[in-house]
Amino acid sequence: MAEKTTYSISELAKEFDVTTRSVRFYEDQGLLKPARRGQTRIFSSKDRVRLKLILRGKRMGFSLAETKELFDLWDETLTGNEKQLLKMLTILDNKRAQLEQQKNDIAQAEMEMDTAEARCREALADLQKRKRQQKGAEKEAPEPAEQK
Amino acid sequence: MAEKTTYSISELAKEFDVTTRSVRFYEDQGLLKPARRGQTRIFSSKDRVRLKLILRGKRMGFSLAETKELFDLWDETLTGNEKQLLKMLTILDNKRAQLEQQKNDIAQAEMEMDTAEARCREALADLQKRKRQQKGAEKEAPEPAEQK
DNA sequence: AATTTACTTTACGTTTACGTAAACTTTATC
DNA sequence: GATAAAGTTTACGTAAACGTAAAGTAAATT
Repeated sequence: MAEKTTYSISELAKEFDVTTRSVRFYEDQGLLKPARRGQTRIFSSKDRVRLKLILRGKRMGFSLAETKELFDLWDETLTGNEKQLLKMLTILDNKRAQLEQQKNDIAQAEMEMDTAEARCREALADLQKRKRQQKGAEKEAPEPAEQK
Repeated sequence: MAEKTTYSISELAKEFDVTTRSVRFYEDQGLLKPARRGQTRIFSSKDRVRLKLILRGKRMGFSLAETKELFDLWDETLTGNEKQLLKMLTILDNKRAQLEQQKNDIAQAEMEMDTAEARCREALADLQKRKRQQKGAEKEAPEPAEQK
């Protein structure tokens, strides 16, 4: 038994660096379904996984609604009628296309950042050069008399 | 002269499949700065590039404010004082880290989609199998008499 | 001249993803 | 048993990114 199986709301919040408010909100929107002991929420490791997926989804630009759709779909898929399964397969295909697009976007962004960085470094080198040149000039004519 | 140099709002909107409302909103937020002929906006190819960047940013989960920050910073950088240049370099570094995170996220997502797809296909194969078995059974005992 | 078409500003409405405060209960600690 | 700590619900507030009229202008077409 290496894995902890239940978590409090603040444990999860701390682990993933979100507020408890957010966690409750995700439950409200049907993305998490913690058990209860009285009023208190008790999160399972499944909930934990889902929270992780929610946050990754957000980083990838997915809305909560989109993520919920996927969760729901996957749950339905597990009940396993043929139509659901086929639907899931096509949706997986679509998501894959989305990921491809994102990979392209990232690659583009990286290239542009490369050229941006290069330009920055060039500009910096230029500045350094001018500084050195000025220092040389100062030796020829020291103290270039301030303008009053 | 291969490149068109000016665009109307609806040309851009159509090309990038956004509403004119969005384009005006981006201007409002300081992300685009089209020239004017009287009241009418005239977009340059620089504006076009920026719009492309805005939309890519959105796909990558950047807010308009974040994108604007980058635009502004880059503009300042072009004026080229040393502090700005160094700041830009560190920001580029941060963005690179963000992209790395996103690449990880995407890789994870792809793996999970692989296993998801596998499970789907397994489940489907299972269903097919049962269908065949049922057909076989029908031959042994045809018309399994409906329950009234 | 009248109409259509594209564009404009102004402004209120909407959805998403929480923040924040208030008032209350439950659980742990001294 | 008082008090602090963590949890709860309810509810109003907010920023972002537009949607959606409403009402007007300007240019091109019939």
